[in-house]
Amino acid sequence: MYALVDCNNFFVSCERAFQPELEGKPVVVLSNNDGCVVARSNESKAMGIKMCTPYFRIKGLSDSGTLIVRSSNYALYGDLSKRIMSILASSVPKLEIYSIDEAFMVISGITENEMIDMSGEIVGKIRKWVGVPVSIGIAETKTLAKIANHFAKKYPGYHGVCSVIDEKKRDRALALTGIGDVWGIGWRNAPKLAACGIMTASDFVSRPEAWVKRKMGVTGVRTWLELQGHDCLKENKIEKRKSICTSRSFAEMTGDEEELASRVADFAGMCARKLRSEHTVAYTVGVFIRTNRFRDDMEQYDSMASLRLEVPANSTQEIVSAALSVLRTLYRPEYKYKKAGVIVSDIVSDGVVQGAIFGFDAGTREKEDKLSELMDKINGSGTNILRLASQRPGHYSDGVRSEFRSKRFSTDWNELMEIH
DNA sequence: TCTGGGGTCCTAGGACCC
DNA sequence: TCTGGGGTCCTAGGACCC
Repeated sequence: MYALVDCNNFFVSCERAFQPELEGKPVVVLSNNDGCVVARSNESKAMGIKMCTPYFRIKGLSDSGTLIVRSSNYALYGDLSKRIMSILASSVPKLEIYSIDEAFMVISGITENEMIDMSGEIVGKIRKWVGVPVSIGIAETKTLAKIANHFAKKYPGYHGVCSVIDEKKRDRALALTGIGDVWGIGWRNAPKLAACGIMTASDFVSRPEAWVKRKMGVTGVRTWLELQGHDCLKENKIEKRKSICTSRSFAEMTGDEEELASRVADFAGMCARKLRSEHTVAYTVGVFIRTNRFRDDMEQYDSMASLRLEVPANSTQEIVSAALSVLRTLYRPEYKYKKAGVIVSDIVSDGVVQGAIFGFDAGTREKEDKLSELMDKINGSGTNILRLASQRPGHYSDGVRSEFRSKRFSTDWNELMEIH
């Protein structure tokens, strides 16, 4: 059995946990740079505000006080997520964390009813201890658990827990689920399927496998099987991540190469820190820069290139210097850039790196490791007090708009005290 | 004027090999 | 002048997810 725990309107619920006055009001949370809507309360959904609506389209509602807007506050969301996940981890033998606000509990050896009871207790506990409402969907496969979760959220009668283990209930759920709401069927495939007369999950499973294969490839077949109770997504590799990306849009476009370089150096430095915190090193350092795709009146450019290191690295100096040399090959002075990013990939555990291969100086490496370690210690989380000359002072996210951010209530004592 | 960030997997096509 | 069949690896782009 899988039980999918999914936080309701997670970012909004985190804001409400420390600002109870937001309860019952229409609230949205914006993406980085205050770009567009990434989370909505039920009240703002009811107003017809869609996911990914750019802020400037709802600014009127915000200014008039009809809609409450918050910038995203990842320090807060990440911390509350950690608390929720630790409650879940202590409740079941096996937990697969899927995203910041979702996790699959993997359970065997108990009955469906016992599972439902246990889930109800977990919902209550998280609400009481963390202050965030969650819903739980129970089924034999992850795709079905998603559907069950959807019902648990949608109908208050379920009190946050819905199971579709029972075959009759499952069939009814499939008939009531629009094809576009099925996990794994994206917005591109949904209309294609609708054109073939497939409107619900139930219509989809009634098609033959060969037809699904032809229309949607192997991933479609997996979804088709999952909906019928065949567990195809069970492999839970708790591997290291395969790539790490740090990127930001800029509040202001820039055409200046040195400005761009200092930002790319920052992103590279952040990637290096993420690698070190996971005790991994990367072979490949990639950089991308792009213009503002919404400006039809301006020339567009979007380019990416990467460089493979002979010896995988995680020191700030090495990753930054690689990223900057890639940037030099990408940069074109005739454009104005809106976004840049660094992606490190071909990641391996740092234990496997041998010092002196390919004539690499082991002594140099050791010095760099020590320096990186020291930088991590001094810099703590996010700040850039000790940095390379090529990096900008301050935080790598500076120059990103965040006009409506709430306090870092649960992680920053100084910010919390400011409100008292 | 203002439009996010961070991931994974699959596929098609090119380069290269025998 | 003719120009197969089978394989691997890499990359770019598409699609999906949160």
